[in-house]
Amino acid sequence: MTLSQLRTFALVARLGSLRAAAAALGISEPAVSSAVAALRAELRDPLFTRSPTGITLTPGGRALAERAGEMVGLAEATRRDVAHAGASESELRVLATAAFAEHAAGRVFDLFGKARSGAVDVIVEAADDVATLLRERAYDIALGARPALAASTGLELVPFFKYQRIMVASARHPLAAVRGPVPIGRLLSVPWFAGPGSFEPSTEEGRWFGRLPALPEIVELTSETDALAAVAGGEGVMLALRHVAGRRVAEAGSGSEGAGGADLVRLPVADTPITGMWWATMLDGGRAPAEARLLQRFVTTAGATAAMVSPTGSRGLSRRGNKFHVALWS
Amino acid sequence: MTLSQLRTFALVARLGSLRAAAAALGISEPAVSSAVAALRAELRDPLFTRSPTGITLTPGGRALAERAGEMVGLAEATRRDVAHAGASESELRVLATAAFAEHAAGRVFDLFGKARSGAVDVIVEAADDVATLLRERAYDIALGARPALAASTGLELVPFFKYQRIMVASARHPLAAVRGPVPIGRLLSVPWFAGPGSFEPSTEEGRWFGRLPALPEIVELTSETDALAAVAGGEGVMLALRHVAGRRVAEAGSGSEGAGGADLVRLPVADTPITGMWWATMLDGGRAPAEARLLQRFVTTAGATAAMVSPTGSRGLSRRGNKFHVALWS
DNA sequence: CATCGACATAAGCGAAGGGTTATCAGGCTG
DNA sequence: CAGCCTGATAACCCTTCGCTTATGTCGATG
Repeated sequence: MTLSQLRTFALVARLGSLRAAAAALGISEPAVSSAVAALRAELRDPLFTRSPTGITLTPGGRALAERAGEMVGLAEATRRDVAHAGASESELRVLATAAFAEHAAGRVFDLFGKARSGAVDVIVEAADDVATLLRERAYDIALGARPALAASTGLELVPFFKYQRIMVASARHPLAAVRGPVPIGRLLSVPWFAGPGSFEPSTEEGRWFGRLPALPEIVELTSETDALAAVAGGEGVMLALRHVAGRRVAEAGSGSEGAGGADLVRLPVADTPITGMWWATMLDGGRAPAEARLLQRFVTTAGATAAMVSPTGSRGLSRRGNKFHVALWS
Repeated sequence: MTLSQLRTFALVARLGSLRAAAAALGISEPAVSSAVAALRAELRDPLFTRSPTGITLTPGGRALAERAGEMVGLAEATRRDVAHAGASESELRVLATAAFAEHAAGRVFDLFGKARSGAVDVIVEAADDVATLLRERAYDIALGARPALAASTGLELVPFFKYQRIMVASARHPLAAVRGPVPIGRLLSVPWFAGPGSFEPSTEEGRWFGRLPALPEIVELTSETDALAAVAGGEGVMLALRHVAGRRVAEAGSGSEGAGGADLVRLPVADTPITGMWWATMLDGGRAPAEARLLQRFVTTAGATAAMVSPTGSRGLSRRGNKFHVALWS
């Protein structure tokens, strides 16, 4: 039982195919097959059987697949631990949902870096299957939407920020003139602007979206800021964060359109505002690194909350492709 | 970084010596040295340095030592998981302090086996350094004295039984005739009988013992039952479990000696009865096997408590050397 | 029936892993 | 200073790992 064999098997189990695993690893298919054969012989378990639809794991194979990823992750965490032991700075790998990364990450991590004595490197990435990534220690902590309850055994979840989303449109948009609640039918007939990953079913707005009677046309831009700008140009509607859009928004149908320089209006839509929560999630029971625990405590402080709602821009957050890299200093 | 290398390094770190580790593994010393050298090269860390008194770990070495045992244990737990996956019975490795093993284990596990649908194999052993053994998954659950608080991160502790210890002597013993509290000086001048490991500092009675002004002569027999028999023979005193000795005990100095067939008396000693607690300890956060969690819940039930105080003898508990092997069926 | 897609097996090869014995290098200790 | 204990190195061996290419087997599909 080698770490390399376990890594290979974990990939096979995840992809459900030897060929696919071989392709992903950039090696030939017999290499994968022989790694699996070695595990089979050592554990005296076929691990999986060929079936019409790919492969199906035996009970033993399922047990091994669960553990394999964990062991490989532990090995890599150990490498990092040894490398950083004794050094004052450490690296913290943070997983964040898109909205948190865009609107809060910069200021929060800037403040976190100032509060810490040692330097902290924070890498923010977007990804799915948060629970698995945490369990396999690919990341130390996740900030944003709550992972599915079923997947959260072994994880510690702490809520740290309550947000609301409201439907907004340009003050000049036809829908802004509607008196009273906006009919869902009319709302669904105009394009909806959004940032990346806005309607993930793990979020409250995602579940709200799933309950709609029909799907509108979604225009997904690269950020919610861009989406809000497009909406301000009169091109459609958007489900915006209330504390972000708030300063530019007047209530529609209240006779105060255009007052105070507001260029956006809130559309009164049924079941809005949508209230959601951001959670800090990490391994439980002393398995999370100390820095992750510090960050988890930090985001629940009043100072961090104030930073998240503050209107001033991000600092120290540079965006590269689909990743945000935050270099913090103290 | 191989599991074998990690196993070797963990042993070196624990024993503080390459030679000792080599002897323990039954291999030559250069074999150990080269395993360590491989880790050194791969992790780019000296891991330890030679010092006048054996070796001293570097920060990186300390980090590795912590993880190494965990990884090896996880690997072996995985082997067991795969072997038992799909089978209805599973094996549960239980660590127990001597007093629990002698007075409660048999009946508790007997009852636990009956309550379970599948068969359960339980192996009870005595050992020290409970926290490490649990963390490295050498055992699934520990029943008895509470591990030191400092060592309990990552562990889940649940109290399940409150016991008391009282000082007893034969009704014919000279100390039984003393009126009022027994002077500590006189108590210390007679032999104290005890079972194995009776004064472990992790137990409440151990701490009480540590606070005594001087040490009495301790006669450690192979079981508390034997010790109690010796005391009944008039040979000395003993700190006995109240619910075990209770039926044979009259209160000394109360004028009721010999009443009701009691052949033992309780000596009124300062700070007695000593009240202690048995704890069920296991890995926290979903890392403990399901069977361990079931047992942890089971021991806190009223039925389990009733079995522990019941006067009827053990069942299904066969003692072999220093180990108890309990084969349970349903 | 022929073919194709996907896993298994065989043969072979270089590189580590894991072990040995023999020898060297330092720091205590008598 | 001589010995001694302990770890590091060297030289060597054999096994296993991890990879390749070539070929076999089996079921689904046209």
